[in-house]
Amino acid sequence: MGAAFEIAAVDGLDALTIGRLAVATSMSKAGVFAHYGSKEAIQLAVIDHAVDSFSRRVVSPALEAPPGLVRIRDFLDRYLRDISCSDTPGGCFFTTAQAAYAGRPGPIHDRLAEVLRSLHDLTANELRAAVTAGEMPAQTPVARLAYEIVALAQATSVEYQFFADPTVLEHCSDTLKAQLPPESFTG
Amino acid sequence: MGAAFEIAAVDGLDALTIGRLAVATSMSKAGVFAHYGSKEAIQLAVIDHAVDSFSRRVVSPALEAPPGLVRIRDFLDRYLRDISCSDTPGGCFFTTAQAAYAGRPGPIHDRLAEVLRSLHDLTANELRAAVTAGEMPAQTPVARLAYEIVALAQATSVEYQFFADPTVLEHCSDTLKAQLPPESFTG
DNA sequence: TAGTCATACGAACGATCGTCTGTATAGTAT
DNA sequence: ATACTATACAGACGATCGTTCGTATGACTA
Repeated sequence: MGAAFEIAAVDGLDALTIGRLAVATSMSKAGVFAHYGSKEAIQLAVIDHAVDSFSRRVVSPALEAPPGLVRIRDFLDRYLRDISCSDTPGGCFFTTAQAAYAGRPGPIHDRLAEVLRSLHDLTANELRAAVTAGEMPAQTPVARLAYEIVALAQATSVEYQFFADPTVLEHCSDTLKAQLPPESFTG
Repeated sequence: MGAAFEIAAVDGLDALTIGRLAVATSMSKAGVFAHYGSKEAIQLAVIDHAVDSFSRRVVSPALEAPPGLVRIRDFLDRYLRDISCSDTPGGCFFTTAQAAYAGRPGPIHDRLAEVLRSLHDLTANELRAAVTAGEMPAQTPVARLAYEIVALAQATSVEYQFFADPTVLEHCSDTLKAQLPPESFTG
């Protein structure tokens, strides 16, 4: 499964071929196919694997921080560290997949939509908690700010993978500092 | 050529197959192939077509506005209108292609890098003009702000195509208003 | 020991991929 | 009228695609 994820992360979900996966796992095509029943099932399984991995590496650790600004800061720190980590090839898996399946309806699009929606919700909820806790002004446009933060983080993943330039990580981090109350954001 | 661009814009540069293109143009595979000599040449030609089209629809009109804030405002207005236009299927072509070729070196990556770099430069140069003209504070972090604006615009293209939700266009527009001096940005 | 079941295999299927060869047609220049 | 060039064609090539079929192996159960 890890092999399938690596192929999909680097070359895209479409490049995840049963033949390639068979070679990568030293199995026969028929053997790989029998495990899942269809190519689409493999792709969906890869998405689930990506969700588990992302939860374990980024979300769950951040949920140990107290709600509100501290948690969202911790979450973004981990996200930026994760997409630039050498053993996370291809950057943010969901961002790449989202772009690839933006105009293609179907089960894969639907599953990705769930994941990405929950990512937005997570961010918005934490911002809301920050507002209720008085960490941010009451008139904070939570939905818009959550959108802005997620958009910037996702774009940074693509930009960093494409240009291999760590400057974009600093730009992203600096911008987040400017958008969130700076005194509580460590970058 | 327009047919090739439409296929690539909706389903991605990889889905642009000589066979599909032959069917779309009612030509033979060999006839299509003879025009370009290789599949990669077709893909590169599609990128050039996209550059021309984008220049004609977005960049050139914006360049008629006076330099600085007015021009960058006009440019972003046109960009957002363009990616949400019904006869621009697939959203921003370069953003989709960038995500697809983020981890794949080669001529296509190089060509895309040129285009995207010039997009960043265009934005940064206009911000610099705004600063020199006194429209923005002298200590404006031009490079970072340019990065933020382009990242937000690109992410909005993907997000809008994926969720088909016009709310993201408003979020993007509102955020841009907040980032650029509001009194001179009409959204 | 015999039977059942999941697992993985080799081999092949029709389809499509990018590419190449050879040919027919149409237009232009001599 | 003849020669040349550009264009498009049909057809085939080896490779790979997703999928299916039949089979062999091993572990567990009766």
